[in-house]
Amino acid sequence: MIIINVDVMLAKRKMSVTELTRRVGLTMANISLLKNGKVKAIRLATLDKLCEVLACQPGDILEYFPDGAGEVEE
Amino acid sequence: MIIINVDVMLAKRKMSVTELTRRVGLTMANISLLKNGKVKAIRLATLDKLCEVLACQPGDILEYFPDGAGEVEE
DNA sequence: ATAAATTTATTGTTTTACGATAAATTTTTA
DNA sequence: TAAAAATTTATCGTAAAACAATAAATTTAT
Repeated sequence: MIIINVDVMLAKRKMSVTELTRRVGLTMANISLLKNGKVKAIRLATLDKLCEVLACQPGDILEYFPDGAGEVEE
Repeated sequence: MIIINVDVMLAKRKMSVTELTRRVGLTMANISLLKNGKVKAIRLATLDKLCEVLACQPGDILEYFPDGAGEVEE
């Protein structure tokens, strides 16, 4: 499972969704979908912008959790 | 600029493109395009599979280089 | 309460992944 | 070095999904 940590990076940078939107250049609606992990793919051009504006690496934005991680045995 | 390090991870794991293809489930052609950084976007489902099979994180596969990094002044 | 910020929803367009396939090229091996 | 195997590149078609534009709903701040 891949999760998106744009929200975490925004918090670390004390940056608002509005400012991220302005600087990345997508619409607010789409930045919001991205931030909340509601996308199924991402363009490298967009990831590039996010890394630039948030001054971070793709690994700060995308995280992999192996299947079953954090689950309870049954 | 975002670069793709699937080739690096394959080398680290001593894994062939053929085996990666077999285990990830895409066609060889598409794995090759991915491996050689010739895609403009990636589905999270695909990134997930890659991380699973290569036992790594997105950050091992995707890397951001700020514009102008490594260039000579002029 | 109300204004601002954010999220969610809808529709349409464009981009692009991906499959299937085949040909070209490179690498390995006998 | 010739054949075989692996990898890359190319083409075409289809399906998926980003993204824009917009508006409405919801949440948060003032």
